[in-house]
Amino acid sequence: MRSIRKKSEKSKDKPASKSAITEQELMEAAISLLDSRRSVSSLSLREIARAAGIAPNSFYRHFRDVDELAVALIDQAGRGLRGMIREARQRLTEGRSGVRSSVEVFIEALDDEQKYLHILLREMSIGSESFRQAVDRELKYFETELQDDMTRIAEATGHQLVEPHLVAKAITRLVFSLGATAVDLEPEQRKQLTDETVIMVKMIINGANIMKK
Amino acid sequence: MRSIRKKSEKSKDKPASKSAITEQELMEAAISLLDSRRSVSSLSLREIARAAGIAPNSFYRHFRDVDELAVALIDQAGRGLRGMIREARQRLTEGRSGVRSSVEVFIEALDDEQKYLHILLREMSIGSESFRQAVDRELKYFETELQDDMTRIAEATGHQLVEPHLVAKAITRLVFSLGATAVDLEPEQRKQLTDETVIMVKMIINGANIMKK
DNA sequence: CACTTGTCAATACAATTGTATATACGACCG
DNA sequence: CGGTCGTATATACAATTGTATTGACAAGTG
Repeated sequence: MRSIRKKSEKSKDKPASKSAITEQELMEAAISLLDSRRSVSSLSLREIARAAGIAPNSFYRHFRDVDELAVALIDQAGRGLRGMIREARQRLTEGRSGVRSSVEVFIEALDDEQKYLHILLREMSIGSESFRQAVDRELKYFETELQDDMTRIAEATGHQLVEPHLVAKAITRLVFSLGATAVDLEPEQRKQLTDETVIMVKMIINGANIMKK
Repeated sequence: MRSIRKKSEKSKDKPASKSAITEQELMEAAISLLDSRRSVSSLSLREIARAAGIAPNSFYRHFRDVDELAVALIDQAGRGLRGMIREARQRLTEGRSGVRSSVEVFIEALDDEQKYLHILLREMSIGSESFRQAVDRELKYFETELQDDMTRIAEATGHQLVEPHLVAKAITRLVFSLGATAVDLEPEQRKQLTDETVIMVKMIINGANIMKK
């Protein structure tokens, strides 16, 4: 009982019988149903099962309900998006501002086929308690990574960061909020919003630095 | 045809027949169904009609569909919330920081019975195109009022504001985002988040001021 | 007065939902 | 081999949904 989502109970990780749909495939089926107006929580169990090509009831073999699937999706999206940004930061071109590059990567993630950012943005303020907890958890991860990054840079350049966790929090919130707005903008307006965002982020950083005393 | 939501077509504003449910009453019925987990867009037409005590079909006499009701609600919520904040700003106690007072009023609006802030926060990233447009419109109003306010203060104190519209935008986004998080926090954590928010807002303001050159 | 118009209710229907129950098939263990 | 277990399907049901149709009643207009 309740062996759901444990990957496999005691056999050697290859117990699959019959055609064996994976949780990952179910999640991808759900993603395929998302467009800019639909959120994961608005999907019905039957819709997802249909998209995955399984009988409605088979869904229960993998997730207790759609909410559980959604939380798994949020986790995956958060992980994926952080990966994208981490990767982008590593190949920072010397000339460019780190702030600008990061913001651009973030906004460009809106067009990514895997819809990581979409998922996070759409579920931010919706649905069951566990939803927002899941999203908040992801935001925390973002904040932490951003803080670490900034601390590292500050050490390298000899600066001293003030209240780094608040700086990270403010930037994270700001960028996510503006990302949500950028979703349904024309490319040209998106570019402008990106420019504005860069300035706003710099305001935060600069402001923090003069508040040290 | 399509005379929906025009209050009354040509009669002298008192044409009501039978018991005559108003749009406002319908909207209030919808609000009464909202709790911290349900958003307007998740309500069904029948639910709302039931809460309002009318037959399902009578709904159509007032709104084309639930979405239209939701947009009307968003507008009302935006107007109401701005009113609350405007009013609070006018009775600013001398001793206190304007930033702190404003943030506190905002957070306290979470507990207001009329649920203005709840409505805006929940519908921010949900639903039909027209939804997000409606919310974005309200955010714009907030930004504008905030900018005017800051400009006024700046003139009074002889300061010079840099990129005031970006400052207002950043603050608005930040505060709304953190408000959404504060919704389901304990009072004590809420207080801490309020303190943090005040600092972050000051970061933005201070940062803007040193970027003038 | 008759007539139109705005507002509502009643009934009805097809669609879709989540899930209960029962059953079939393959893999694995003894 | 036979039994159990994990996975899938099929059928079924009650609930709920949005809305089409029809008609009742009141107010306002001629």
